[in-house]
Amino acid sequence: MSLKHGLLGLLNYESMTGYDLDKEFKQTLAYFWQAKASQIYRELDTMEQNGWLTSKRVIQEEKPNKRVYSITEKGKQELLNWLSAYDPVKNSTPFKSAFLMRIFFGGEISKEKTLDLFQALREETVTHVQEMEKIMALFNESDPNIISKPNIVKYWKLTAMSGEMLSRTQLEWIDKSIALLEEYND
Amino acid sequence: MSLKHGLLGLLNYESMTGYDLDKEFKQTLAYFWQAKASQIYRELDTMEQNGWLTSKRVIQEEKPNKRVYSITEKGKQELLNWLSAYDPVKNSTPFKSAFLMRIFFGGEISKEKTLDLFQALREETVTHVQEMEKIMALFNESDPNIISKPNIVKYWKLTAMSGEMLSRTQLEWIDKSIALLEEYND
DNA sequence: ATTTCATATTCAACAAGTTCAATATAATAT
DNA sequence: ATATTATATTGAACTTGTTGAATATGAAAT
Repeated sequence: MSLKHGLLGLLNYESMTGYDLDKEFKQTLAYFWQAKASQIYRELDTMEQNGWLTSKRVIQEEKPNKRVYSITEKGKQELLNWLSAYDPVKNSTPFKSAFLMRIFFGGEISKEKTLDLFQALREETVTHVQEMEKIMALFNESDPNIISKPNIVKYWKLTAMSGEMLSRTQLEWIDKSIALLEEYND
Repeated sequence: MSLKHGLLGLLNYESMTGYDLDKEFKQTLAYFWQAKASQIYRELDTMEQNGWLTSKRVIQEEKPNKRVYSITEKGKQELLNWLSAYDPVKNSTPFKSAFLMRIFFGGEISKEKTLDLFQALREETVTHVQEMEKIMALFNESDPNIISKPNIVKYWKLTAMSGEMLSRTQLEWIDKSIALLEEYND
């Protein structure tokens, strides 16, 4: 359900095409939500049918024609309701990790193979920490890409802080795990 | 893809029914993977068709009859391949959070409403930290429910450690965010 | 000249996951 | 007596998300 509301949130800042929304998602929301372009276009279609959006075809000469989506009053209401109506049971996103699943059953393969998995994740996590730093830097720029209301950017920074803290903890866990595994004499 | 491998992993410890697997998931793997009973039964069916499992109907008198699943040689091979073949790009589970999505767009609602969201998440997170402690306690028991090979339990503890560390960090982030929000004068 | 990149969207098949209800038995608790 | 809990499974409709290809245009780079 959140992809729809993420799109509503961005379109509430300003009208955009599916292509723009795809880019915005990759730039700013990618840390906590991802979607393929094909899914975004499909959702936009559904949302327009719901009356949350209207769209206009814009003819371009130097580039392919495009369809610009705008949020409606109904869409704004939907967004505001969703933003404040948090139900822990119904609305939380379940945490899933195929990596932890592999580690859970790590006793079935050699210690060396498990260490290889941890090393691969470590590299990925280091990259992720750097990406979070980039996002934080983007939010700290004086003139951010979408809009520059300082009040709005404050909230963006809270989410980036979550990403930074969690990825740093993830790295700590990896290093502790590697150290513990190396101690084991199996 | 991981639900199938989680089921394989548990059936590799011992043969079980779908009902047992559902309970095991809730007890031990729930922190990093969740599945509805109906999905588990459907996956078991598919896995049997793949030749990863065999099943036997067991007639009971005091309880309803049941179907006990056992892992095959082919299933064991599939499990071992999956456990060591980690591809960061293809096999990592994307992190998604509807909560962070709400906070990202928090500038659209009042500070008070956002603080309410944080308080609700705080309570949930405190419960989650306690649940992780319970899981760790279960793994520390001398005679765990499924199997008591010490080598296996070591890996279980690594995953529980991840849960403990991440949920503690989550709590830290919530408290920092609440403090920051209360400072804001908007 | 040709490839690659950026723009811009659509579609179809598939896989994964949720919701919810239905069915059935027996023990236990109020 | 009645309700609840635990055992045990099935099925259908629906939503969500992935994969991958197809189409089209123009600019920039090699």
